[in-house]
Amino acid sequence: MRTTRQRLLEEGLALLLRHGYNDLGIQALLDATGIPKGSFYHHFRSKEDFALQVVDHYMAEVHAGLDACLGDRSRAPLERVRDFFELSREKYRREGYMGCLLGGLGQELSGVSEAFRYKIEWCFSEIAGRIAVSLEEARQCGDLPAETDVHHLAGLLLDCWEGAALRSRLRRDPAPLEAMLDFYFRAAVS
Amino acid sequence: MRTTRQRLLEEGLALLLRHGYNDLGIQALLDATGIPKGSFYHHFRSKEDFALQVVDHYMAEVHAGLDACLGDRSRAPLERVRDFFELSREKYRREGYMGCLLGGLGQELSGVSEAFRYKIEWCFSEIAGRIAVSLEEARQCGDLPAETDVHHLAGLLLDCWEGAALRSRLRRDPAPLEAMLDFYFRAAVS
DNA sequence: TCCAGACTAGACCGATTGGTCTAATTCTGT
DNA sequence: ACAGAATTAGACCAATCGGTCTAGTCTGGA
Repeated sequence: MRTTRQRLLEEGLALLLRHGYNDLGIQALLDATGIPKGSFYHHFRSKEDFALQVVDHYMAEVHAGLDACLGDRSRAPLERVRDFFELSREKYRREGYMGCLLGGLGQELSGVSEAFRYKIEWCFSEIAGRIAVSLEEARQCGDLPAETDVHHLAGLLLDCWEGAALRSRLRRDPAPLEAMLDFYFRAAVS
Repeated sequence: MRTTRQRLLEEGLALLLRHGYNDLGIQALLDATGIPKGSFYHHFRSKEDFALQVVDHYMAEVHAGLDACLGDRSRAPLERVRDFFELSREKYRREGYMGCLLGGLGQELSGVSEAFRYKIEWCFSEIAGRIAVSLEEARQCGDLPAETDVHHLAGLLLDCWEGAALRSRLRRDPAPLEAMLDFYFRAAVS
């Protein structure tokens, strides 16, 4: 059974992705779900608490994608990493090229909310950490130069990806994402 | 003489950079400047009109930076391009690593406002266009491979920069910006 | 059967929002 | 000096904001 809480998180994810935090009113979320206000404040302490939990919900999806792609032993380590971003690009497309929730909320809120700033930075470093594991595998295989700093390279990939995701959102177009991946993987191996 | 209009645009730039659009109330801007509401609505049709003009104000600064860096004939074309981004990094530092206004407003508003989406995409393409000119010079010099697509490469640089700027904002740290530039310029020439 | 706790339901609250309006004041050209 | 335009000044407005409160409903265990 899809609980009230889950429905709020799911619809909240979609609405936060499009509207951002401050442009999303509680009432709009309630109207979209048909859930009354009392239920919302039963399940969540505040709007901020809610949005932070939506980020957790989003991160669960990200980790599922990482599990699926990075765990595929039939493909070379670098291919697995690229697979994850191709998967993300497909997800963005399905959502109308709204980009990444972490990038959106990070940009909007990191200037005024330390809670969100730390949270989202932590999410990024967690994703980068998992990518670094695959990059290290690639290094061991000789697919990356032996002197490669894989954590550095993973952070770089994520940062550039977020920039390309913003451009993709502005243009409603996947081209910047694809271009960035081509450039990165050509450059990283040499 | 620094006019009321100019003071609103200048203070508005600083406040929008930190707070974003929706978290910035007109009243907060008026309190910060000591300017009454009547003056604001005399000079600007609406909050949206104001923010769009702040973007213009910001772009004037960007163009001034581009003029200063890209016009320096004493340096190689690729060095001039890098100079511009180093200059931007210094500006970000002075502002407390709040990143780029275009990235911030682009992320926050491109999901809900076509006006901002088109405006900011246009700003990006304009900056990329100017960078492409210097890249083309570099290509002519042989500093870039002859087959380089300079417009493609300029867009890529800007996109990755914006991503690094977000990370820099999250971490209050210039390292992601520097790392991205090192990676890019090493990769682009080969 | 009945009770306790989880949950739903929505009226209601003070504060704040973007925006309007009119009166007062300052500036500018003659 | 004076007229008229530009600008300042801030009270005021309806709408919306996030959040509270209480009453009612549902559900599982004793």
